Amino acid sequence: MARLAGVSRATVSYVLNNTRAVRISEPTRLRVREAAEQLGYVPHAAARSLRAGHSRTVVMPAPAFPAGPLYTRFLGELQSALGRLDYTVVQYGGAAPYGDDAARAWAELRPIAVLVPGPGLGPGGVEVLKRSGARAVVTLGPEPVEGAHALVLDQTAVGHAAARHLYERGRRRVGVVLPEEPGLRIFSSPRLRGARSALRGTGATLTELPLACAEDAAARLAARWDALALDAVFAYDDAYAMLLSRALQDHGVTLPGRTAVIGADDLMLGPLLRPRLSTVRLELPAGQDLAALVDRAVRDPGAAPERHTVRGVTVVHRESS
Amino acid sequence: MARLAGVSRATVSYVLNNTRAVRISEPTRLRVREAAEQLGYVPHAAARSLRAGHSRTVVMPAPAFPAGPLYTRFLGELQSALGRLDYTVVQYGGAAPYGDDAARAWAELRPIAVLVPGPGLGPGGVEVLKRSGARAVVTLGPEPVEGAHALVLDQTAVGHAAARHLYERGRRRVGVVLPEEPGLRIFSSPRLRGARSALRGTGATLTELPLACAEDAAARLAARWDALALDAVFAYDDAYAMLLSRALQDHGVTLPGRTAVIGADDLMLGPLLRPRLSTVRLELPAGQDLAALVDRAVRDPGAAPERHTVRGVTVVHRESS
DNA sequence: TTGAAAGCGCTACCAC
DNA sequence: GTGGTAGCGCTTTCAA
Repeated sequence: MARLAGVSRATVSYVLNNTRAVRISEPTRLRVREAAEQLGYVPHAAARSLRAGHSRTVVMPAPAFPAGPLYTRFLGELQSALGRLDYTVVQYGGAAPYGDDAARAWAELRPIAVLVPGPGLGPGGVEVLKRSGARAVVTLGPEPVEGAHALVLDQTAVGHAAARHLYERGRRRVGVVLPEEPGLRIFSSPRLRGARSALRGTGATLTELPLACAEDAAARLAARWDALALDAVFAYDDAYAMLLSRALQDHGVTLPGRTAVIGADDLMLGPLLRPRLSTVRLELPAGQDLAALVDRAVRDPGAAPERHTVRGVTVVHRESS
Repeated sequence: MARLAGVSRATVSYVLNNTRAVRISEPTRLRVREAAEQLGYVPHAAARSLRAGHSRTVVMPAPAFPAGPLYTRFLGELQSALGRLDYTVVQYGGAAPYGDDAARAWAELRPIAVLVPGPGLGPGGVEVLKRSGARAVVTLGPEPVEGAHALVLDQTAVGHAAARHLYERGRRRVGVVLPEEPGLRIFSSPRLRGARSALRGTGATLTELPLACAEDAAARLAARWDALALDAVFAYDDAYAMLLSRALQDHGVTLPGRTAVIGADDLMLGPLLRPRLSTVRLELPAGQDLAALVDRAVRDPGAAPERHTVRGVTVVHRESS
């Protein structure tokens, strides 16, 4: 490459990086650019970051479960915002199981920042990452982690708003769906806690309703509906709400007449159901905001971990409640 | 690290990589392991691949749009299969726009293989990647790309099966929904072509129905339904099918009595609709199979590009058709 | 059985 | 303005 342009490797580096401290003549620049084009030259990221002592790579684990469209959009925004701040965002996929092993795997890439949604990172993992040179570790989920910045998505607020809404609509016997999928526990149990706290001291009752994400499970639950005598149900999220609504309607339960239903996360399908599904939406921050947090943390790695709690919720009242 | 264990850096490398060509005494191994543990030592992937001249990183672009659960599961399978084959899978997210610029950005990571779903990679991009040392470039989508291996998902087969199914059920005036989202064109236009070819020469008519993914757009389309006088509609996919079904039912059109509806991609919501939604599912290969293709291509980079076409489809006949 | 040293591709410092 | 060169962390060959 340097040979083809008839200059030294250093000059090539100067030209391609537009190094301003050094002034290169226009003809030389041109020759270098042409040679690069012709050879299809692409710089070697590994060599560059080895030399620089750091990369501008932000690592996130690739989501393991199909995420909702809301979250997907948030992720997309976040990535392009980080891109605009000149970070390279990389989702680490593959066999790496969650836990401190995963942290070690991420650390091998020497990322400048690590962004972990959900659980799956303990204080040990944070320590490993920081020692490997990560200047910012940000968790994103229901629980903060020792030593890391956190965007805490307060799922109790979702449960609280849902239960409160049902109570205000005059309902007194409230069921709360608990998905049996173990991966959802981290979300469902704070939602349950929130619902419980909203009803505490009101005289209304709360009934836990474990439910697998399958039609027959929903049908079995619906079959017990008379015995349960619930006049309202918070269905964990809109998908479960749809599942359960369907089963209840097939079972002859009128919605919202006999039982009010409310979901969460404002999925696209809510307004398409009949009755249109009421839902609770947690106000995710804009991707830009989280990107800005990351950038701030990178610039000032010494600062105390920021902890932002998102507990703003919107109840979208449609017809089912 | 080497200092703490009182050995040379070479010895450390031997121990941590279990290099079999060299025999290290047990006490030394132990000392090294302990020091590594204590320091939280994590190898430096960039340095390693710089030295080795190649990495075992497989790069894919991060999906820009919310993907269906079917595809998400496929992706997850693929990633863990590649992980088991000892590749590191990395989804490249961020500002990198599609096109040859994206290929250059990926090439900076010097991946051993690149996997690109959808369009967004031209022959030029393939060339860049190969020159940068990628031993396998695999595209995954409706169209193969010059010079790259391809898993061709033949979307025409989906449209063909849907239209044929409707025809066999006695329908003669078939509408085909075309999403207005530009990102879906690569899927919708071959689906349309397939439907057209299934009806060619049968005397049945085909009507194109452009539709935005919004309730009011669907309502407007439903309002024209009498004039259109269609007795069947292939709704592009299950989500659009749900949207349109809802609008038609609100408009008093009985399903499937007056109009049969069929979707595609067998989304989870299909069986929850009333009538239960018929759908067409493209038989994606198992993630393992694609992982195996990648591995084969990496081991034998000289081989001619493989081109596998997936055109196996299943019509899931429920109640809406 | 262990250590010394070269060199992967790149950038930054210094000499010309 | 441009070129020489050291050195980032690692693996591997060769010598001790």
